Amino acid sequence: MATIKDVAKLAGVSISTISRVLNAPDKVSKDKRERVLRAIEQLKYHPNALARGLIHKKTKTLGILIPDISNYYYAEMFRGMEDAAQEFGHNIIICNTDKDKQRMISALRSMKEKQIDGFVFTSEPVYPDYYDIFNQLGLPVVLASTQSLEYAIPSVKIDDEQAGFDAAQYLIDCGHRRIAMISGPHLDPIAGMSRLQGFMRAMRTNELDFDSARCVEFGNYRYDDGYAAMERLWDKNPELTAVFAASDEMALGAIYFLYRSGVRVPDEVSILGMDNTRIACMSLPRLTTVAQPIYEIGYKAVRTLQEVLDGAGPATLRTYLSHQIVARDTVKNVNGEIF
Amino acid sequence: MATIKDVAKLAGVSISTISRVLNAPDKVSKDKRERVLRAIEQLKYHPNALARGLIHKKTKTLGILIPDISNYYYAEMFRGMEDAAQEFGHNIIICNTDKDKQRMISALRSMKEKQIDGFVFTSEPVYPDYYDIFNQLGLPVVLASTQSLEYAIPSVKIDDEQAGFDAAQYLIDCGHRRIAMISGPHLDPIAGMSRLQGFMRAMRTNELDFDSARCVEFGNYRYDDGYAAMERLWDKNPELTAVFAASDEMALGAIYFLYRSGVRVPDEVSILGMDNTRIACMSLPRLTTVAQPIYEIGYKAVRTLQEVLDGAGPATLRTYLSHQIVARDTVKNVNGEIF
DNA sequence: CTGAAAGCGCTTACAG
DNA sequence: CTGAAAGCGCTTACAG
Repeated sequence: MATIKDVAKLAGVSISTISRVLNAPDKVSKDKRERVLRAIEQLKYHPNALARGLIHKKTKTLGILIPDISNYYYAEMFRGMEDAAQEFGHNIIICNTDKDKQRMISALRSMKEKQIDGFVFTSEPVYPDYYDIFNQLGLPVVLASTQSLEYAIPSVKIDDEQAGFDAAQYLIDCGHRRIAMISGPHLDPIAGMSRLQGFMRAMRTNELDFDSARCVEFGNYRYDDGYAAMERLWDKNPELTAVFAASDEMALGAIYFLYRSGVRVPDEVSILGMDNTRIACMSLPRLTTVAQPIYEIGYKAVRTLQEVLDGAGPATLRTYLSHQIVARDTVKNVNGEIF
Repeated sequence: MATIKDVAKLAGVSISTISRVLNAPDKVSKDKRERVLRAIEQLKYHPNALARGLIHKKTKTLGILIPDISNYYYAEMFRGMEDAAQEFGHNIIICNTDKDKQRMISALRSMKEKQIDGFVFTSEPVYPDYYDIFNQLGLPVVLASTQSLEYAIPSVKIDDEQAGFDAAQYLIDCGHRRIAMISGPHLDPIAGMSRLQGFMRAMRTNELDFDSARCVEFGNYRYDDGYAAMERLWDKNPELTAVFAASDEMALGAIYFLYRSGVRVPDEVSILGMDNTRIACMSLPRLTTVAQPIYEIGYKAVRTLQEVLDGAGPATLRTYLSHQIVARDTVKNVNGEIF
């Protein structure tokens, strides 16, 4: 492959001049500039970004840590990240962590060695030992779809507690009283416990009875988890009329359990999902769900990282994008009905 | 950040020695090795992969060009790629192209400058001008979910023509005679025309009447395309009993159109999808579909690229992984029924 | 406007 | 076993 020296030789100038036509063309006489451009074209010369990065200590490369890109939620969020990156001339190195600490550490080490300018960390809480690792790296970091109340790390997400509240309130407004929730895991303070807390706050605010032992089951956001959780829920509480699931996949799993049990959705039981991934409108009946601006979370997270890299610092430390309920066909309004 | 010089100073040795403990530890005396290791630890030293890459002319970084990662099919394929990469110590730079030539060119240029070792190109045919671009880059390339018969580029995919054939044969074996297809676009020779040709071959082989004007509609693999195509199909051909859609999403779109039209699936019309993305078993009724080993295609494509990089050359130029039909709930066996 | 030289952070013969 | 030196492909003052 041609290097700057080859171009210099062919064009009959010094390598400094080549560098100049690439970085500050108007500082070079028209005559030489054209000769150089021709030589570049002729040799198919591509400047070596490693050499450049070594000098500038910038690579225009960002790291992204994501639990699992084959998960629809992350796939869509990642698209937002990539678009933001591309728009501002950055490339992305991505790594799936499966929420595995070792995998994360080794990815981060290797990204660090490749001199990424900064990275986005997704969906997991920032545990103290994670914070230590981030610190030792000395790289700018932004959190997407997670946040830290303890540490001053910029983050972009929705208000999960409020989303849980709004979900319950929506079902209540639709006339439901015996409501259950399929929550995310206990160990997930962000999308798990916050939503459940918001949900319970709404029940309290509306002075509705809510026995969490009978009305809450847990799952890890996947379809099978939703199926199994609905099974347990139905087993101990067959008189409920509405269920809020903390992910669309779990909602669909719950629907499938009910379908197999001969329970009609939404006629007998209403199901409210969460996320509004594209499956929500591709399944049947089409899923009513609490929509997150997933793409925007990814986009905004990378934009925030870029603001930090520009030295301006992020406009706001903790950004909350707004959620909204998208009414489709799985929640029935039972106001006025007689039980 | 600490450099090799800082470590050398702290450990009281030359930078050569630092380099040796990192790359050939047994060539260094135990005494010095330990001192160096301690200094590395103390300074949180991370070697700079740019400098190393400059010398080795290898970066252990691979490029991936994909139309759209938020598409379920590619998300799953990409997961396979990333796993293969990680297993063999490679990192991945990914770029969404939206099948846009300019976007592809600029991504490739930037990946080339960052000295990727090779790249995987996905899903689009290798047009002659693409081939020229690949050639000028001088980088190893492997095709995933596409292939080239004109050029000797390694590729990994299923046999799409045969998949189309098997799809039709399956419906025929289930007793269907008046069968239609929702195909991919005319402009897509790989997943579009090949599957249609295989489909038509099966109809011919079985001596079934097949008027392509009445029995084929086209769409771009998305849900809405499937809905619209089914609408056109139903409009001109309401006596059909089975439809093969060239993607799961189009199949689901078709089902939704039929549902809205009061046509029962599979009792009145059977639907056969293609891909077996995870939505196939998350929708209701659960979709019968021609399964592609999507993850494996991605995994194998990167493995093949790594074989090329190892200098061995790919074991086989054109790899075909096998598809299989997964029977679920949207295709009805009508053998023995009276029409 | 232009070129020679130093330097970015490493690796790798080469001598000892 | 160890270190000094050259070199990977660039950029950037510095002189002219």
